[in-house]
Amino acid sequence: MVRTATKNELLPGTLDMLILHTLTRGAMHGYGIAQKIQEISDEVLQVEEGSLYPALQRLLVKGWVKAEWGTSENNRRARYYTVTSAGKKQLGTEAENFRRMVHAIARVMQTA
Amino acid sequence: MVRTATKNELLPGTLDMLILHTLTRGAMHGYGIAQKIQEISDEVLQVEEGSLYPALQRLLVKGWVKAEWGTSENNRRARYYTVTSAGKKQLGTEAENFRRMVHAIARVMQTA
DNA sequence: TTTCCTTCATAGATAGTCTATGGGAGATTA
DNA sequence: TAATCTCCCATAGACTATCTATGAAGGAAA
Repeated sequence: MVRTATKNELLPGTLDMLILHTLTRGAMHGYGIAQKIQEISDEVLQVEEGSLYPALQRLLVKGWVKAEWGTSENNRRARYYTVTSAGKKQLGTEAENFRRMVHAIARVMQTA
Repeated sequence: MVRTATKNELLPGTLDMLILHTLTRGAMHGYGIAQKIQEISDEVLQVEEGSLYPALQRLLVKGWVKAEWGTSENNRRARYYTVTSAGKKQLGTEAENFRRMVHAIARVMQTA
């Protein structure tokens, strides 16, 4: 298949952090997480399902979130995710590292 | 080969921008670019050679930089890179997009 | 004359995102 | 009541960018 230009809807490497942070508001299902991120970011960040579900799998495997099946507000079957305490710790580390990076990049970009 | 944890030395997707910006200071060789970025970022950003040279190849192919051989301050053969005007335009676009993204991520991360 | 540093470069592995696709099931509308 | 819509899950395959590892060549330094 031929691909044209890739229009990034996310900064690569930040999705796990965004998901973990979003889940600190409380348990949510995958679809809801994506919507929330999109909404709060004023539609700038778009979380595609093909990025979201693999990410949630990673987080499950690493023990940073846990999941259980339930029913959504719309009466549909949905899988609710929660951050574990290991996940909160991880979130702290990632957020801190992200700040460091952005700060460093800003230093490089603002020098004449 | 078994890999342990990957400690990111860069935010993925930002390397081209960093290189282009660094080159706006004037022509530099690859090794020098890496050193400069590392220095200005207070050693936070580390540009590995296996990331740097593929990146420079990309930029050459896209016409955002051009290169010519010369001799370094240390009397060694070196390839000097310069940003083209297309490269400057690209830099503007990428920098703007990066700001947008970081701003959006910040909004998500600071909400309680 | 051996070792170190500079400067180039490539190959292969890996991670993360995107496109594309599929399906089930409740809600809505015709 | 049939068709369609929307919600919600999920996977496969392609692609990009980075990292690890490695090599080579030549000048400098010990």
